[in-house]
Amino acid sequence: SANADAHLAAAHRLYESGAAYYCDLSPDEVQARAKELGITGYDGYSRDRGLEPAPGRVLRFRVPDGETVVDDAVRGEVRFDNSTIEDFVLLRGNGTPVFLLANVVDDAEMGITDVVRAEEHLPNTPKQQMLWEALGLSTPRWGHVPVLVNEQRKKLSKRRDQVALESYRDDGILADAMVNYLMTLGWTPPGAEEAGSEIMGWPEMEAAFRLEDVNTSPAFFDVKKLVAFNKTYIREMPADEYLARAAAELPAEWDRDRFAAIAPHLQERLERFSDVPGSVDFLFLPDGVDPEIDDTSWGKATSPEWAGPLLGQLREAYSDLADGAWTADDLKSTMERVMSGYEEKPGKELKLGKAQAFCRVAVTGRSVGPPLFESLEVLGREATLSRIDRALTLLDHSERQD
RNA sequence: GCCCCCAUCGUCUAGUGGCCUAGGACACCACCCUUUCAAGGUGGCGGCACGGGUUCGAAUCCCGUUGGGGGUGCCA
Repeated sequence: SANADAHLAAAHRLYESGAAYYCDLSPDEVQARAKELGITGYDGYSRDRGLEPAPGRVLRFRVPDGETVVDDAVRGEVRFDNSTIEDFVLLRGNGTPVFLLANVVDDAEMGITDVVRAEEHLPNTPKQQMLWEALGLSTPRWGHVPVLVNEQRKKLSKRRDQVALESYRDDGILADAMVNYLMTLGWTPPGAEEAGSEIMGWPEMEAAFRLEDVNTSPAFFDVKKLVAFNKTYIREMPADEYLARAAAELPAEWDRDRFAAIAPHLQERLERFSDVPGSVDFLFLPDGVDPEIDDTSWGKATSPEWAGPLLGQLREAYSDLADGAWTADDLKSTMERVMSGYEEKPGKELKLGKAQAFCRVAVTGRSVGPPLFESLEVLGREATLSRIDRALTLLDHSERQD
């Protein structure tokens, strides 16, 4: 590495001081001895042989007797019996330093005072601490935080799991929401319980955070909860900021003004920005192209006897509407007027929620989506009527087959 | 094999000996509200891994068991 000279110099100092010694055993020979002795690892064979540096010989650290106590900010004192730590290699047979040594030397040189990392590094910490001490340096403050695990309770891995922050951003997860969620793993924002919410801004969290308060057990990364946080953050975005971010998800050919008209109605129900196109696609179909109709939604919406007649009547009423009256308010009151002639069941009043179902499916193809009358206003009269006509034709067909 | 870490609702957690009949968040369920969905409101379901101690008293302290994870290279 770039700092190889410093690494070598440190190794040399360790050798000169007697904290390290050379050994001429090959890996195979080490293993053979271990097998013979019924132990694992290196047995300290060359400790007192006084070997000089030479090609092919490795420099090993002379692990002292006693125990090494790692004072960890998260876990307290963790004790390691030095007899369980073998005399590990510092310099390879080809003279190059191993990572462990390079790491310590680089950290010391950079003036690192706090080493905060995942708990998987805890078992290597006594070796590093011994190195810091043998080099005459005061050890940094350690803090080993728990790892994140998947549903199998295994450490998150790049191969198996979605761990790249960028991929969540690309999915439409807001950075603030991600940060907020991540902070709740292993730590609870103060006041969260009283507030009944774990949603908290970075400045407050940063001010309240203490490494000592982080808990010690691994946490499952729950995308559902992340999305719930994201939803809250989206809802609380300033309108213009939200619009710009949402519009960025749209295909280039979709009309931005048209989207701007419906976007506010989407804001409070959006889970992640990648869902934007799929929620409003029915507004951007080329002329003459009808939305694909979801079978389940269709089945539900057309099952009441009155569904067809009501939609037929609504179609006539909408076609009679004055041009200036093609607004959500007028579209709604027109629907209310038409539906007043129907009953859900004999003796049971028909409510708007039920009455609008077939129209929604006819126009959007689905049973869920942005508010209906606002959608119709944006869609316009021509497309609305033609989609209703198509639905009525479809219904007619299926009834004749029955 | 050896070493280290961990163990409270499905998940993330609060809890550091009495305030715990174990609190909150997310999810889930029900009801209310309602222009579907969402939001909001109300309520519900659901947990201290097990066994021994210590103590007047244990989720909390100690020991053990079990379970899970990680480390263990002349890799970085």
